[in-house]
Amino acid sequence: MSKCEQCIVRQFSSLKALSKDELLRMADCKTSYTIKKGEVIFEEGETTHGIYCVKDGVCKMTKLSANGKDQIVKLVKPGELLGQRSMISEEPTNLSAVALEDMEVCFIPKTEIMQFFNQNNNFSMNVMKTICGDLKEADDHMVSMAQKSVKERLAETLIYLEENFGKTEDGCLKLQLSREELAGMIGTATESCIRLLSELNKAGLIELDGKRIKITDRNKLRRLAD
Amino acid sequence: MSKCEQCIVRQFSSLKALSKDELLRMADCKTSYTIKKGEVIFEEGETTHGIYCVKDGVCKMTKLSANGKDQIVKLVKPGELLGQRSMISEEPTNLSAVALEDMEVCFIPKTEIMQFFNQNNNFSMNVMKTICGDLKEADDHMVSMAQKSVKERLAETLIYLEENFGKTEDGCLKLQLSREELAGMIGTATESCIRLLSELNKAGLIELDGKRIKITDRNKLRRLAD
DNA sequence: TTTAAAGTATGACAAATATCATATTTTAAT
DNA sequence: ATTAAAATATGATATTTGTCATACTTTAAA
Repeated sequence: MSKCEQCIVRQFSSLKALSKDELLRMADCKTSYTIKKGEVIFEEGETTHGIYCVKDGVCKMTKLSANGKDQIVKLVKPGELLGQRSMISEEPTNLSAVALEDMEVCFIPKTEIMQFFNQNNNFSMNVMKTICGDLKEADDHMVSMAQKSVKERLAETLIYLEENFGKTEDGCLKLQLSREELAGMIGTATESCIRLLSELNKAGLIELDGKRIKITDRNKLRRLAD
Repeated sequence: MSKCEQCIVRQFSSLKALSKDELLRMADCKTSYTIKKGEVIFEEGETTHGIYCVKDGVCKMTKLSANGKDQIVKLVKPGELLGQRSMISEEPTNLSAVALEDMEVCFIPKTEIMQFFNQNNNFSMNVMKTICGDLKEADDHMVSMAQKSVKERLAETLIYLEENFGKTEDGCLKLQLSREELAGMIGTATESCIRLLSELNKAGLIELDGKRIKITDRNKLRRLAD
């Protein structure tokens, strides 16, 4: 069992407010998991009894829509916490979490987190701020979905992916999503997504090499995204 | 200055967790406002220094999109709190709040709320749960925007308006929105919204009488909304 | 290594939605 | 009560997006 005290990703989440003592206690009751790419961490409708701290790897949070398509609501990266919302609301999750890469996560049981809430006001405020940030993003995202065209949303998403998940040495997006997943992020049909990628490619804003995507004219792409 | 202790709407918000003492303190430092229909409570980008408790009347939370249209992100009714997110995040608001009816609201300064956070864990948990609820709604709403057709969203919205804001004795939606506002809720052009309302009218699912809308076949409408 | 399956790409077409024009009705100001 | 402005309604048309068909390419399993 590894020590939470020495875990780097802790610095990036609400957990940074925990004291040495609290970290020791947490290390004692946490469970570490390795999750393979494509595996499910939890599924829409499940009741979670704690939260997951993402140590390594990226996962997608999805919701199955009435027409059978998976909408990707959010991507979660190392340092972030998973499942806070449903734990706090004491409701089943409204989203599924699926690994996009091999992952390492730690599960911290609800009882423990609740004790932190009671003892450590700093921690509570951090969690609250994180959720408020998520809410702001969700609202903004909603407005994009409602008011922007598919092409604008695609441009926006490509820039988001580069800014938040970086690029390889040769300038391609580090996080490789399938066309279907990319379509699921921008909320469109897979074919439409593919077609618009081709269009951006022909217009010289991006370059395509199989699954690999490289942004070649960031300014034009950003202007397109509004 | 009216007493918070005796205010009925308190029961419906996080404020229900406050003690008699805390309520007395709050009554002392709060400011009551009367806001006329159409007036702005706060505007996107403003920094708020507290939260508003809605005592009477409904308001819309909107965000101006890049194409110049106002998207209605959320409606807020009596008993709910306004501006919590931005106060907690310590960021300017991302949404404007505009009265849809004459309103009565009380402003409670941030310093006071922060004391409650520190003293009263129950209150903190209530606020957290409220924000988590908002987050869930925002996610669900986002998926609707991304995956449903305009007609489905219109049907969904009409049902939402009836369920959450009630109907008059003659069965019409109590909350009267302009076509433009309704379009702003479902994220479409005003003309498209009007056209689809006519279509639902002709199909016998609703009845139109000027601004007044009456749902006549709830089941069909609900099936349409998915 | 071969082969089936999955993923990517593109055309043809249909459906949904936006935009522009214009008429009608309602609302509010004088 | 009259009138201008705003809101509602509807047609014509353009644009966007989805769907279905099919071909090509990559991936992974046998």
